[in-house]
Amino acid sequence: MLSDVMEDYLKAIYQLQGEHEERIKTSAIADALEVTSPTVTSMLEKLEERGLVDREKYRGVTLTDEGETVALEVVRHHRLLEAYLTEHLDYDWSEVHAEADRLEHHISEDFEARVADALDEPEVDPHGSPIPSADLEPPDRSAGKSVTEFAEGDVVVVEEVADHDPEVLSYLATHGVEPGVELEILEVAPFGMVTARSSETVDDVSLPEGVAHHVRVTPLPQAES
Amino acid sequence: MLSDVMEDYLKAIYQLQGEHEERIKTSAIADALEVTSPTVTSMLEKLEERGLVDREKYRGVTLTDEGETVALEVVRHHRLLEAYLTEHLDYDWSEVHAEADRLEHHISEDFEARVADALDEPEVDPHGSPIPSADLEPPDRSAGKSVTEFAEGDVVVVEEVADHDPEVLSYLATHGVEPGVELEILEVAPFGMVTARSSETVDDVSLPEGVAHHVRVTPLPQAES
DNA sequence: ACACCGATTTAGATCCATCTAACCCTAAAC
DNA sequence: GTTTAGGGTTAGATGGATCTAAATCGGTGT
Repeated sequence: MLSDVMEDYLKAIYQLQGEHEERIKTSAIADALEVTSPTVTSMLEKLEERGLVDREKYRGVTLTDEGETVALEVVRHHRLLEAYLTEHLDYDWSEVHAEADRLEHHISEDFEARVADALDEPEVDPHGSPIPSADLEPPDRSAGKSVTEFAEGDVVVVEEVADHDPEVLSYLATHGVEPGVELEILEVAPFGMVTARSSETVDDVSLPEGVAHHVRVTPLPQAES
Repeated sequence: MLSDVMEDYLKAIYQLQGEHEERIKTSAIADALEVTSPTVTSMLEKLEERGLVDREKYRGVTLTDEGETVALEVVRHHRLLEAYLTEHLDYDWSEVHAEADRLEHHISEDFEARVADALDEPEVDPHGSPIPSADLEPPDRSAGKSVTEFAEGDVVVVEEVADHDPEVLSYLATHGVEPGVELEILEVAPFGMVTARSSETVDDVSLPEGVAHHVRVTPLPQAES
């Protein structure tokens, strides 16, 4: 059996691998989990012993297939919970992350199955992030690009808002930046700030780079007249 | 902040106080939580330091008001979860206990409130046990008596089935012993076994003392013709 | 090539919850 | 009243997750 903490490390590594590919450094994990690097080093040793990560001293880790499966299970729990909380308990998308983070390690397989059933096997959570399927096959994580990669005049559809800060999410929601909406890019500043107009609201929104980076979009399938 | 484990100790003490009154002995807690007595002793010392229990060395503990409040909060979480799981996620009453035990320490106050709201502030859980109210005032725990205290010919209504074993609960359900049903007492054997006929089923049920003790009932309000 | 800086690992300590073994208290039996 | 059996507590160890301080690695720049 794995501890909650081990699951958190595996989840963190999985998510970092999704962002930057390849080997994940000790310090990146330490930042993500808010612990010190020696703590991470000793945890990585334990995970390595259990065959959940491949480690090269001083050069970072990658998940083994087994480690990835565990991470996917945790992510599935997390995102199913997020979906359930918004659908059935009237949570706002800005609030679900913290609650799901607390519960994800403590639900049974049975609970997972019942929640998935109640939601009719959803494919994405309220932030547009894909929910790993019950068989825990690694999902495609290449859907969408950061909105920062587009240019003035492009029209895009928001696929995913991969931020967890409730304040940021509330802000985005009130300015019409949510999965499914269309965004017309008005400006991409050299320092990464994106200004856009949402199909949902009248006002324009400006997203500082840190935020914009988490807004993943796809080009509008059909050009508009 | 209290650890999950501390909450478990307080809940266990609360429940033991409900059964046998007064001081709770180290060994009773050790049995309930499946740990050794030295472990309990050292935990009780910590709880005493925090003002959650009153301890008299070699003679057991009682909850302080503060400790009782914590216990009631945990019990409220537990029973609300049990009610929610049966009402909204199609769980059977025999299955909810284990799941609620895992989740009870990890839900937020917000989650608790939303669940209570979705259920319209229920007063009892699926086993008929009272759910402490949101203000955490100690509820009356004298409702009902053990079915073992009645005699042949008595007709009673099941108020609560305070057992947690899924096997026992399934057995009871298939034999018509659930909160709300009427039971006609057919025999109370000298060694405590109770035989009764449920208003729900044709067969008679026999309950060995250990089980019967957990079936709490009240005399039928109106005598039948 | 070499030195240096930043990141990583090693070393050693702490706190929590748990255990076993050994000792000791309380209450019941005589 | 003494004795004794059974349960409670003390002592000391373990394993998990964390920390700080100190040593060490590795890539960068000259």
